[in-house]
Amino acid sequence: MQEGCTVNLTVKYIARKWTMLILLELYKGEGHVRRFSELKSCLGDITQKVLSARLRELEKEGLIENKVDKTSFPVRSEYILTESGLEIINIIKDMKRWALKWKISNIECGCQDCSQCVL
Amino acid sequence: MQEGCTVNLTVKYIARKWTMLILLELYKGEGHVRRFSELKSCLGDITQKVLSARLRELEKEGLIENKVDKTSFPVRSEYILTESGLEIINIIKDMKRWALKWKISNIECGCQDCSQCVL
DNA sequence: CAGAATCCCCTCAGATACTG
DNA sequence: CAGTATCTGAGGGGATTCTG
Repeated sequence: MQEGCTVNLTVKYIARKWTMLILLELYKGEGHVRRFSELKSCLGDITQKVLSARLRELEKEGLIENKVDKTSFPVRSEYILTESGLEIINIIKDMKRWALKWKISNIECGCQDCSQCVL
Repeated sequence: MQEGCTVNLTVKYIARKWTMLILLELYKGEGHVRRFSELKSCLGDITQKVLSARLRELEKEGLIENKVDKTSFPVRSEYILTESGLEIINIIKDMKRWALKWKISNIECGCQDCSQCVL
């Protein structure tokens, strides 16, 4: 396969397990910010290893930024969506709309699955 | 992880290797139709096993249809985008636009990678 | 609190060979 | 032409443990 292929390149940024849910959680945060532990508890079953790995990837790819305050104790670490991260949220929303139209009768509200709020 | 989660469910339909390229190839075909061998040669390095597997998945998920003419010899088999398959093309296009804006200076035209034609 | 390090398992893509 | 069957290797996700 052509390694540099545009569409495949793109999907690599968001297709891995948990990545889109992480982006949505950041989006829902005030100012699009969330702490490590907030993400951990919001996402339920995710393990620390995987959450950490996904955050590093997203940071490296420029979709999020990590701001660390080492003066406080315990260390305060926050993650925030960048411009490009914010724009990819629209694609994720479109995916949800597509799924709701074609695939899913629907599930009750409460998390990312509500049909009322397209988020 | 919540198995029924909307966004994850959606991405499963298109995130696997080759799937989006297959959909784009069908989209580019006249009437959004392509034969097995056409896909095989368009996609270059894909193996028959993987192409076959992706097509079965897409068929099962209702994104494409398979029309077989057994009266002809050799058997003539065509794949065509369904309505839902056609609509997901827009999401793939948006992904490409995103990638071109944020990630890729660009590669010369010729395949799925041209910035002139957003396809 | 915010991770890094290890180990295990299991899926998936690729290669190869075969069939109607 | 249009696939199926089988084997293999690499990598990703999960569980657990440890650290500043």
